[in-house]
Amino acid sequence: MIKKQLLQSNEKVSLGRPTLANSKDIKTELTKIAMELVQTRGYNGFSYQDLAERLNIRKASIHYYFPAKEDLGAGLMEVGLDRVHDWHEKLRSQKLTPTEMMEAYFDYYSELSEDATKICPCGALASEWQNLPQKVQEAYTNMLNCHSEFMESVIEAGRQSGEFSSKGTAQEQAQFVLAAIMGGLQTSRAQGNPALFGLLIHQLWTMLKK
Amino acid sequence: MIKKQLLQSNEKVSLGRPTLANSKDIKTELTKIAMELVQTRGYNGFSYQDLAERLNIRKASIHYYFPAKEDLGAGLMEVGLDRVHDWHEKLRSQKLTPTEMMEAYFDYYSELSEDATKICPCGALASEWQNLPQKVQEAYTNMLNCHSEFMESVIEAGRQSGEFSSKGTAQEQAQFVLAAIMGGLQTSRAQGNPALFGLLIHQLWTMLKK
DNA sequence: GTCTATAGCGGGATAGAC
DNA sequence: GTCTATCCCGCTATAGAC
Repeated sequence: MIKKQLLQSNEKVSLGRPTLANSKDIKTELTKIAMELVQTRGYNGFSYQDLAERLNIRKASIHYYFPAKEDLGAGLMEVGLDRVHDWHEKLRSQKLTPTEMMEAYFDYYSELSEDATKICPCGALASEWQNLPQKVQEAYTNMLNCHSEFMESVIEAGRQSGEFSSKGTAQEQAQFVLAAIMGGLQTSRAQGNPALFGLLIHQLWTMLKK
Repeated sequence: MIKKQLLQSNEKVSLGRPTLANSKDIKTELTKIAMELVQTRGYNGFSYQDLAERLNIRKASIHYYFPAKEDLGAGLMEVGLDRVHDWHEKLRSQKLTPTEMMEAYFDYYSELSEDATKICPCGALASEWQNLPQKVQEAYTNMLNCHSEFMESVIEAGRQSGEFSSKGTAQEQAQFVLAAIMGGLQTSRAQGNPALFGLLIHQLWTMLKK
């Protein structure tokens, strides 16, 4: 305990106050770090204490922003949903072809896979799903559905443009692509071999492309 | 607390002793229930107390069989590996065709998906992977590798027999099939729709079959 | 808005009687 | 081999000073 206190005071910047006391948005910072922790350790795998240490504040202060941990969890999923939603809007506004949109998806997750410590937010909560507070479950499902719907629309568009193969329904393929990405991030992390995710993406293309 | 104690005494059978005191193998029973709990709640989502209540014994007694929780976790993965290994042996000894072996795999996981509370043991530990004690990680990886190797051999055989398509390498396809199954169980549980897993299997066949 | 202090619980684990 | 009793820890959460 003494050790920790020393460590903290060493880490402080020259001002006597925590680095982030001046930040406009500690809540944003909390969200960011919490998301990282969720992706590396899962929902039950991190505590307010972990967050407090990373931000150099006391854990009681976090309750000011997120009264209960389920508020934080649901908040994370809502931020995730917004981000996914905005991303989809951006891809659409760029008038990308279905192939390019799919590439954007694959690129994003390939990059994630290279950090062999993280998985995607959906996968991160998946195995604990049954334990999650209801608020978190609901927000989680919303985010997952958002991915599903977008993916299905991209695949549908790719079929109409003749870029994608029409084997199986678009819904089937969408379900499939998302499950493979989610599972692939998990298996490649556990096998300590990010390259395995690359193989998986390659195979996904083989399936999708005409 | 008083409530719980009353409940426990009500649940006891007519003998003054716990139901399972006569069982030849409480360790087996513990393993079985723990596996269920892992598949529904994840490794950090259940406690010795949960096990104790299910078996109507005290939690201290569990430490006799599994001194620390990591022994239990690693034990579960080892049992899982043995089971998987025996299953593979059985499939091989039956001289099944690659298609039939793949069917056996898909049938097993389809059945699992119908119980909308459980996922597969691999998926259950995947999101908590970074928090798992080293012993558990190692046993987990062994089990995962066992699946990979078998799946790759089945796919390879199916190519040679002309049953399966040769798009991509066998390793790629194997990685892919397993990731899709793992992820698919998770997404269909979270979306509360076991039928989605059926769609995914259908799509897997579409991809594999010539 | 951040802190100290603390409540209250439940977790894993151990000692020692039986 | 199972129990009671207990320890110690870390967690979420709250109260109240500043």
